[in-house]
Amino acid sequence: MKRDEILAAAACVFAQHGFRGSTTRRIADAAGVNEITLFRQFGSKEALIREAMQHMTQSVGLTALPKVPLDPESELTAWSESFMQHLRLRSSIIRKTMSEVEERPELSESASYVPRQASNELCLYLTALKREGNAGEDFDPKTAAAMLMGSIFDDAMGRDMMPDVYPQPQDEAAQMYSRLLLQAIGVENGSRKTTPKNTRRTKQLSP
Amino acid sequence: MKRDEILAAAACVFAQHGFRGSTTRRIADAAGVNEITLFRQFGSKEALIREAMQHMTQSVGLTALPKVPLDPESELTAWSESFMQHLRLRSSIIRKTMSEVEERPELSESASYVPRQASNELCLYLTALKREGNAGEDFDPKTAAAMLMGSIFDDAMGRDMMPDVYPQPQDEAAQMYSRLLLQAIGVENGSRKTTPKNTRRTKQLSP
DNA sequence: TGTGTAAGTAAGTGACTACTTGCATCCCGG
DNA sequence: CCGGGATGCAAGTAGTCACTTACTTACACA
Repeated sequence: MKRDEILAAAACVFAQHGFRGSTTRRIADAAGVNEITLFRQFGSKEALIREAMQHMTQSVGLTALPKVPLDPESELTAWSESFMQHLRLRSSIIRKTMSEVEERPELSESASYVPRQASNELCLYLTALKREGNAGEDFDPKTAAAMLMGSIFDDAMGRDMMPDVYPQPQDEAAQMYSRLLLQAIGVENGSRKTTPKNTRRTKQLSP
Repeated sequence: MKRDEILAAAACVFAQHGFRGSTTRRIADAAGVNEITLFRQFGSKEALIREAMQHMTQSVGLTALPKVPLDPESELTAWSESFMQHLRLRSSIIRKTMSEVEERPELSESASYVPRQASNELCLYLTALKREGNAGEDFDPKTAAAMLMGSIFDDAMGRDMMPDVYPQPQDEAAQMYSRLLLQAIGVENGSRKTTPKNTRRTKQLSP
């Protein structure tokens, strides 16, 4: 059975041309399969594409972040780099999916699965950082997580089109974002569970 | 002449359905105009959509950032809010454009015009902040700018689909991102051109 | 009053779309 | 050797697509 080859081909064509541009002819050609086979196996183009998307997201494994932070800078940098690489490798299909979700809400679930998981993981880590006294106490983990993920996401989506507005060199960007975020939440460098001796922090809320 | 109404309708239809979904019939209906008129005025569907995109970006006016920073937090927050509102109002068309650029590179110029300008503006402001001694001296303005813009962009694009992974409430998000960024680059609160007495900063680069 | 320009109507072109039907072929387990 | 499920081939359906041709109407301005 050529199901998996067809699903892979469908995902590939979708990444290049979006839903409307993914003609059954194109998918069949890409899979090296007769067009009829698509309909016999999946019933309709819509069902095929939906299944291809689900099949995609299932096989994704994200780098884990430790439950208890030891070396925030290197841990966070490693995570950011792997997350960014994941996004860059799939930037085409992500762009297409984001643009199609409005017209085809059934894609929404598979589309939001990975970022949701990543956001959760990162939030937990930042919360642990706060709890263990490595970070300041006056920041919101969710906001900080959204900020780092947003930076990485934007870089992964936009650098191709406007390379000059993003930090150089590209392969240090994830590290730079991670460092800046740690600065923002008041994490000292190389701190490995030192007693909570935060540097003097400027108050975050005006009195 | 109904040129402008046609261009507006084309942009609207494009925002909803993308290039392939923007049939000449749909655009004509949306503009309250005969289909033939499109071809007589613009020659082809492609030319029409291209012109509609250019026409859109021309009329955009972004909030300016002061040449010399007086109240970083409120200035940056105001700018972030206006930038975010701009993106949110156009999120559909931005998503569609980002996904079409790969197949139709001619859209790239009008697509990148606004973010380029915003990035420039923000970079200049952050550099001024650094020069005037309001901020730390060991951060890269371009990275910091990319980070704030990325956070805002991601929020504007993704909150509809996953409201729970972004900071609440929505209308304070821009402020929260701005504050976090100022923290990251070592700006004191309410500082209005104090003499450069930076708080003790953790070193950003390992020796 | 005449002329030019923008717009509309009607009809149709060929190409492409998703999807179907009918029939032949292959290969694999019993 | 036989039967059945997966696959391929040929042909075709009804619909939509961008775009064209030929002719008509409305209106502004000289």
